[in-house]
Amino acid sequence: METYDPQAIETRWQKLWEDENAFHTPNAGPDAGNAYYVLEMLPYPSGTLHVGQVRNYTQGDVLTHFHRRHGKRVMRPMGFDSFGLNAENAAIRDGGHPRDIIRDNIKKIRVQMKRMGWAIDWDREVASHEPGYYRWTQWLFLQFLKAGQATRKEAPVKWCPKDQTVLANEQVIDGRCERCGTLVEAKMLEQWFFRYTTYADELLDEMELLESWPERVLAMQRNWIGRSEGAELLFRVDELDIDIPVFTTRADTVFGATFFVLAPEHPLVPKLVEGTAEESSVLDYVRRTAARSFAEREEKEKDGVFTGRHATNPANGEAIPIWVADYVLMEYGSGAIMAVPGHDERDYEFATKYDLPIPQVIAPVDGSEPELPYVAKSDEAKLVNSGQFSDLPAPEGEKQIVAWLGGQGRGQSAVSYRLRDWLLSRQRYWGCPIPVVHCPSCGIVPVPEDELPVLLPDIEDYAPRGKSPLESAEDWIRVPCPQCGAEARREADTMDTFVDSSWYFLRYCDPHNDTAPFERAAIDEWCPVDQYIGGIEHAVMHLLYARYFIKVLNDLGFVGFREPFSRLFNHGWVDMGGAKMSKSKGNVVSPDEIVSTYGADALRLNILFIGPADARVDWQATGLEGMSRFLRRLWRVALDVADQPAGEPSGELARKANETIVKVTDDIGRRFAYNTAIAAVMELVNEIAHDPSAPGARFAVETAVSLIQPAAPHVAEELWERLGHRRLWEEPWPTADAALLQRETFVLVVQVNGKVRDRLEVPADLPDEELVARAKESPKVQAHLNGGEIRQTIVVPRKLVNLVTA
RNA sequence: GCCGAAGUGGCGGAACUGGUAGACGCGCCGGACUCAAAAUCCGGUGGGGGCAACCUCGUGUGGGUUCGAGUCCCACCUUCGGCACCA
Repeated sequence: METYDPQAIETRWQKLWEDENAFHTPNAGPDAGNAYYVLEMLPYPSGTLHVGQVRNYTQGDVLTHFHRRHGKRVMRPMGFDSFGLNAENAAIRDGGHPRDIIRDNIKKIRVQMKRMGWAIDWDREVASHEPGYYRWTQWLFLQFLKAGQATRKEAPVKWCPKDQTVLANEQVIDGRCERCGTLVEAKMLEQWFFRYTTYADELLDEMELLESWPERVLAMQRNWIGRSEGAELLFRVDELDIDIPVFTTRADTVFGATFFVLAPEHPLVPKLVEGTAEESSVLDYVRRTAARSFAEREEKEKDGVFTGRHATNPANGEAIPIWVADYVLMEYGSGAIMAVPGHDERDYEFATKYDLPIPQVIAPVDGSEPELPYVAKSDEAKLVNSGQFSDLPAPEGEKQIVAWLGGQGRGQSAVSYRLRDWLLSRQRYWGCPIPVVHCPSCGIVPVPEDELPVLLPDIEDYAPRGKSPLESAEDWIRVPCPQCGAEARREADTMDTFVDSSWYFLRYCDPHNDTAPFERAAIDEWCPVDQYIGGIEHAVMHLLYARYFIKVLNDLGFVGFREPFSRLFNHGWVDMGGAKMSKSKGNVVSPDEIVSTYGADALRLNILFIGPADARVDWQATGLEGMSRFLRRLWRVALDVADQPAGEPSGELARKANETIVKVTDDIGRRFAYNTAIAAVMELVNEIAHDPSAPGARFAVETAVSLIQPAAPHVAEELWERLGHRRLWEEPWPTADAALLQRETFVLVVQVNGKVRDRLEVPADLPDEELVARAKESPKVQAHLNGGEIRQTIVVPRKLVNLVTA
């Protein structure tokens, strides 16, 4: 018998699919129906693929085939997130140009992807570094600018000293740069931002529109947005005739506010201390704080300095000292707080250190004496020492105090968010140029849309220096102002690559359009994405940015939906040697040798079979042997039955095959349980292999081949052909025959007092009483009944009988 | 500290809605084929007891609900992930 030769088979079918453009799904208009959009997160083309990434795309591939064979017109595109620091740093390190590095990497990865046999529509390929793509990234930026969603402002920002660029908050993990792990520093800089805080409520509330997202992703996004309800109160500084707002969630404690604290970066600090005895010590403190990294600032003991100024507590009119302290953050709330040491742990710590008064204004209702700080805020706590509000429960007290202060124009309800605006500019070379011009007289002027793209110039030296390398591209940066014609300069910063990836899934719908980023009709046909697949690492970052982008585009009328990804599946990553497999950790396993040895089908099966699709798994090369063995067994039984007459479904094997259809369909279509789907097909094949000449064997083999096709498409296609058919990838998915699923008998489990004592094969249609009678007849059961009285009988139809004596 | 997920054989895991715990695979043990090996095939494989039929214990720990709990409830332990000076 001819042996299974994965290399020959895989090469043959891959060539045929490519020649036929088999997985291209052309646009058919928004009314064509049956559209289904399967999307995996845009890969970053660093080096070559490893088996961790193979997991992601193989899962998407199974779904692609599955839905195609259910009659859907499936779009399954691929592209590359090809701007970014990785290629740029590689180029600086090894010489060469990032463009060349990226081009080579993409080429290699494309070859690898084709060798895996993934059903990708290559006609839709995009790469974010190509002018044909980033022209539209720039165009979208201009729409955001027009709409007031892109803005330039000075703000406290995070700076990575190694990468020499600012970072968005989402790109700082534990105070370190998400890319390189360097401790980030605080800087006050003027930068470009997307005002996504204006969409904070929509980003929260419209989670309800999502059909199926993992709860943990939603939790992480909620956490990240960090909405908190409270009040804004105004504290007066009489000496300077100004009011300073604070945000608080504890307006009920305002009578206990005994000092006031400003963040060191607060813009009023210099004004407050100007010309006072404290001026130099305060400014010195501000400078020292600025020099610290965020992590350092967080770890050190709280400290601060008195400004010499006082504010008036709006509740009781007392003058309270104003301090500057680094435990108050400029980027949250208003950068100033009322300090209530009796009822806040941080304020308590600070007051203790500097010997400030710590009055109690909240007490337990039960009259007990709490230890301070007492932070309870519930109906179990009531106000004390709070004037006319004393004795009110804390939540009610809060309401009344806010209303009372509101009546004097000194307070109102307010909401604050942890979320900050998305800082999008980067002081680096390899990214999308921001299409604006700085004119000395007109200010910021957008580049006219018909002049896009602003091409990224070729420059010799793009090493990071803390300002954009494009600053030194003199020919490029000097440009007449589009408005007044005066000599002006281009914006030299480039965009965060997350801007590129916030709209790529729209471009896939209309990838060759050179008059617009996309036609509305193409978007309406395919979007939102039906099934998105990617790693959890983008829970906040890409997924939040893309949601924001779509909301803005929807408000501007460019798309007709609010949420880009209806269903999200987070595949688990692959560990190797105890750590997540990744290029940067140097623990990657390449698919190339595996494909050469075992074939792509065996690798695909192994990565699907290794564990639940959403769980982290350890890479196990030993499984490849098992998968290979399974494929050889399938191959053998298929050739065995190939000369049997056409596959009539009959006998026990046909029934088993039909059960397998039900199981696999549910496992893939509803549960994303590819591992158990494969196990079910293995079971079927094992059963056939026990007696390949049994009735229904050929039908069972054809079913097994058909069901394994989404996971192992090459061998399935080859065997399908050898079984006398053609083009399995276009064949409708098998449906189970209800009549064949009927069993004539079943195994009745008999329990005595809940313990299994016997198993009886009984006719399927026996009535309950008869089942009980048979159960009682069993000698094994009688031995355990031991003549005792049966007090209760439980019958689960077609499953079990439980006889209870106790 | 807060939020989320998870703890099942030697290993990866299965058991979906409370109803046969350990499917499927790896590994291991025994056997067939072979001069031998590989490949392949057959059988076995949670612990303890028994010649055996069987018995008994067993899903992180301790309780509970139930005829029946890996699954539900309460408390706890451990691991992983997220957030954390956010006022």
